[in-house]
Amino acid sequence: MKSIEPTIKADDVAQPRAGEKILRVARDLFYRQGIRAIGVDEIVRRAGVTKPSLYRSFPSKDELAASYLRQYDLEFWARFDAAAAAHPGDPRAQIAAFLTRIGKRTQNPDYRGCGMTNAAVEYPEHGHPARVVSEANKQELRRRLRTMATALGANDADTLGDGLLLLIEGAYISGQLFGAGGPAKSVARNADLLIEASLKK
Amino acid sequence: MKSIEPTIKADDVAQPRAGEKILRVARDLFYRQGIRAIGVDEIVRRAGVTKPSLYRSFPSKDELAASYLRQYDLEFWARFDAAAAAHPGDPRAQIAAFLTRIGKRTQNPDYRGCGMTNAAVEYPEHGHPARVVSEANKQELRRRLRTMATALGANDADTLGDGLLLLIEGAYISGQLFGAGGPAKSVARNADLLIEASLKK
DNA sequence: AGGTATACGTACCGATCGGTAACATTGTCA
DNA sequence: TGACAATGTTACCGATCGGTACGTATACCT
Repeated sequence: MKSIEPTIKADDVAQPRAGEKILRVARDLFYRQGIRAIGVDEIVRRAGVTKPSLYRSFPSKDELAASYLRQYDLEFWARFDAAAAAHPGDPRAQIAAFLTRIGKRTQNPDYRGCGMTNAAVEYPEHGHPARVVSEANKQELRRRLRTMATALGANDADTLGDGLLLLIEGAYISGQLFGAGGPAKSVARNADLLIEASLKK
Repeated sequence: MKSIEPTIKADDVAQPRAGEKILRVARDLFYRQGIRAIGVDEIVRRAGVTKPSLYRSFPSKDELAASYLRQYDLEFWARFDAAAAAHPGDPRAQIAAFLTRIGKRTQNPDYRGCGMTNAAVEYPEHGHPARVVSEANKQELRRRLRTMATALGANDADTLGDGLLLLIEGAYISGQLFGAGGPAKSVARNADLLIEASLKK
């Protein structure tokens, strides 16, 4: 029998599908300028497609924003897992690696913080598609940080995990508020101090 | 000669001026739902005035947002100074008082974070009237925290001051992200751990 | 009483918002 | 060749956006 092949052939290097182009542009604009600040007209214009194409690929702008965040979520955990994989079995080094990288990224002049965090600020109403993705991401981050704090042998693992989360969120925000030279560059150092204090007997 | 009296007599308890009503309503709506999410029509409707009244009192919506933040700034420093005044000469207790109060406020179910921080997220472009107010507030907060860290006798006062700022910003954000029971409730405890670690010889 | 300044309301502006209907065009595969 | 799926084209929708021209009411002072 004949195998059912995908519509796009592997050796086909032709232009990506409209939906992909849209998501790619939307991701860039949403992150840099905010979701509410960008209209669908600008997205389709910069993507070189037309508005009906957007609404064939995404049911609404809100769902497009949610798709952007779902992609952001994947990339976020890829970075997180990469930091962890660099120091297997050493949660303290894993955290240091992850936070050092965050601290470096915040020094980038056009750093705009965490797309998840920003989306939650833009959409405070519960149940909004974008916020749902954002909240799930943060809940999972909290869970993992608490798990790592437990593995560290902290006196109060939940408090330490939450403290690390506060430092991370603070770095996201102050990174975009202060720009280079801001408080976010000390996030890894402060996290290490906090860990140290949490291990005292 | 006759003294020039203000137009409003002191014993006049009549309805507040349109500008005041507008700012009062705008403050509430901007904080709870975000600045971009609220249109000027809704503001004037809820304030019981008309649109021209808004534009007689404020040159633009952006300037109205800046006015909202300037008022927010005053109230913020009032809270900050109150916490400091409660423990004169004891910066550690001052910080603990301020952060304990933040931690409590974040547990309020309709907590929406820091209006300054939220505005900066909504308006990433430099020079925007709202962002200008927000950035000035944060710069001053950073300065004061570093000063307090110095007074504490920290090994590295700038790092500790910045660490406290990260925890505070993290509390603002996670307070609105997680709601009650979130990481923000541990902000005072984590700050104290961080201070402890920064005083070690 | 009349002048004058202040405060406010009615009605409107062009632009943009998110979203859609109807139809033409393209490329791919059977 | 002929069917199909994907995309483009054009034009449009009602609602809302931030902002304004212009007339009216009120209150105080002379």
